[in-house]
Amino acid sequence: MTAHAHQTQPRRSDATRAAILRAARERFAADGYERATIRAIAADARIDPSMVMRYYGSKEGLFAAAAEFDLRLPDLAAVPPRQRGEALIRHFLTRWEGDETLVALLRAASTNPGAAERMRGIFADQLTATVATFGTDPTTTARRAGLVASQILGLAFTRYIVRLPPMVDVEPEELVSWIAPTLQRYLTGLAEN
Amino acid sequence: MTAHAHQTQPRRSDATRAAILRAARERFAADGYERATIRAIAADARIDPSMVMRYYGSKEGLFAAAAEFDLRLPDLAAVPPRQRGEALIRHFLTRWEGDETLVALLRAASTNPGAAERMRGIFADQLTATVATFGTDPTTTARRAGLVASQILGLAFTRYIVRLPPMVDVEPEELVSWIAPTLQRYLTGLAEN
DNA sequence: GACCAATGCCAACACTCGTTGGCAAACGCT
DNA sequence: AGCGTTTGCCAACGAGTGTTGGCATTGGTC
Repeated sequence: MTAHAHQTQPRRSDATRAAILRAARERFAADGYERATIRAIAADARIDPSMVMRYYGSKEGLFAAAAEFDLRLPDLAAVPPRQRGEALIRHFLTRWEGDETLVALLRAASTNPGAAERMRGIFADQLTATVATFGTDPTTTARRAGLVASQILGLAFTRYIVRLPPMVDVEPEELVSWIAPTLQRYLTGLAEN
Repeated sequence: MTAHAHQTQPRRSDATRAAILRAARERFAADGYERATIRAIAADARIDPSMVMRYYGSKEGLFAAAAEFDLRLPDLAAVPPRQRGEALIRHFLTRWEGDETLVALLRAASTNPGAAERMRGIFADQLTATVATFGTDPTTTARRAGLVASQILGLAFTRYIVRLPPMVDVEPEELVSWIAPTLQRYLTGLAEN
């Protein structure tokens, strides 16, 4: 095996690829997996639908590329233990408002098995790994991560997907003050109650 | 206007209608709104797709009929104030496990505007009405109901839709012990924190 | 300037979808 | 028994889908 550079050289079509990806994220976030058509995405990106196929292989391939996502969880072990809940909800709120990829993934996860699988990966692996660094009883780590995910995803679902009026109108700072204690208890509270 | 009986007399096709509705709920719950095809629903009910149209008018009409749902919230004002969170989560868990209508509604709400609207109605109206009977500051009622909805729907989303392993495996009783305090605080906790 | 790969568009295929209209059989009523 | 209504199925339409192959054009390389 020869030594070869892993960084692919820039292609002339990179701008097109990026435009497709941007349009795809928008459409998937707004309409979900099945209602977001390749034709509509291509129209948004001002190119031909066949280009999407050439560059991403299939609709599933396009979604896989568009739903690439990293939670970028901060190193919570470095945060004072009693402030970890607040740090978590703050991080998620900013992450969510600034990147529609998560909304796309969340919408699609309801109906698309691949999207659900990816969602499981993100929230089980990344979140569990973080919780595991806290030194609580290892047998409860997965459960704690799951509970945190349930509140985080429930917040996102009601605020960005279903758009429940009280959850849409409430100020982020007030959300933090309500939800931080919940996450804090899920992270560090006693297991039996 | 003559006096007429409002109770429609039983029709010969009632069995067929019920079979369609049952199959529809199953399909909508398993596949979501757009992947659940009328043809598949009709096949499950062992009738012709055109019958679905005759009895329910359209796919949207069928979904509206299949997603008819009442939370049947108990009279929480009669429950001791400190046990209302536990009573709530218990009620929702049993309601959810026993009726796939809610799962159908939840799945469809991600991509279908009508389903989202109905979800808003159910969780805003019914839940808010219940919270309003508790005598807390009326200006916080909607927010409290929204927060409760966020945790309840987050639980359902992770357990029944995305199927996060830790949330699927955990025993209902342990879910109650973890989530009851959360709902309790959302219902009766101080507003500013 | 000649070659060749990369980029883009057009037209079409094969399929599935919701939906419709017509026709046959079964039923209920007098 | 005879009639009208109800129930059910069949065949088809029109629209929209993901996907494919071919062809013109552009760009870089020797």
